[in-house]
Amino acid sequence: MKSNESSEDYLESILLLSGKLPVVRSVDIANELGFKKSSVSVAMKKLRESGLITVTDAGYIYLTDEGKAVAERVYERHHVFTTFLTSLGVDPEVAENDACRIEHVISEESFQAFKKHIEGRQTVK
Amino acid sequence: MKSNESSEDYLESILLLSGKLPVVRSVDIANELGFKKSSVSVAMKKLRESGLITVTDAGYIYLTDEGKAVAERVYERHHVFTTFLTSLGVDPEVAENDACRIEHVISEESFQAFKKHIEGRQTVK
DNA sequence: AATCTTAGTTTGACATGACTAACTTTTTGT
DNA sequence: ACAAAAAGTTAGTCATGTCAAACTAAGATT
Repeated sequence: MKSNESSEDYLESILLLSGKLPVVRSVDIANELGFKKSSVSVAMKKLRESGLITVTDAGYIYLTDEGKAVAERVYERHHVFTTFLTSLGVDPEVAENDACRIEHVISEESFQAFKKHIEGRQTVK
Repeated sequence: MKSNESSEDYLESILLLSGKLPVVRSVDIANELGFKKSSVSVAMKKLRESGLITVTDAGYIYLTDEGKAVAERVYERHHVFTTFLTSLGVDPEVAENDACRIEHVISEESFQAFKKHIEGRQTVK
């Protein structure tokens, strides 16, 4: 279940893309994240070795149950922070970016407290 | 005015320590941040070369105006996030830690929006 | 005087995570 | 069928930021 910051980004990206595309390949991830193919290739090798993804002979990438759990955990954070920041009037692109950085560094405890705070708030404005 | 994540931590630490100690030395920073003397030594060299600190012959470290500006900017973020998280019931130590990570990655725009949100909230609970 | 402690430095190593360049393999268009 | 484009890999480089080890230089202790 252990994974690094960059791994988390890759897993999240795979989760996202699997909702948008019929299959996910390395090159799709590279386009999505703005990295070079080679960087993605190396990262996928590590994720494979860590048992967080599987890759078919055709190069199609799938999350394992474990990988999916990590991806969903990160994605929830991402979503919560993006929503919150934009609700405060932050530019969506900036909010996206900040959420993507915060999602990796906040503790479970703070995140849960934060989520509860937002839920209690209902609508802003 | 440009500075890296670790530089920001060092500068913030210097600001903090100058409020607590008569003078700030490398070893004080090492103790505060839990790093080795060698790491601090290397970091101070960079900060000196970047014009963010000055170091006397006796080894006393002072922020330049530019360094102070960075330190105060970071410290404000730190304070705001720590206060906010603890107000949500997060354990102070955890809040400290999270604040220390978030302070480096959030944009000016989001921070200002966030600050305004908190101010509007007055007291929690 | 000899030793111990404290402070600071340099050097070389390592981990992370991106990059370029060169290469192979596969797919596609004419 | 054959050249071009697209996809993937490997190897080497770079920046950041930590570490341990070995060193110098002052002061304090005995």
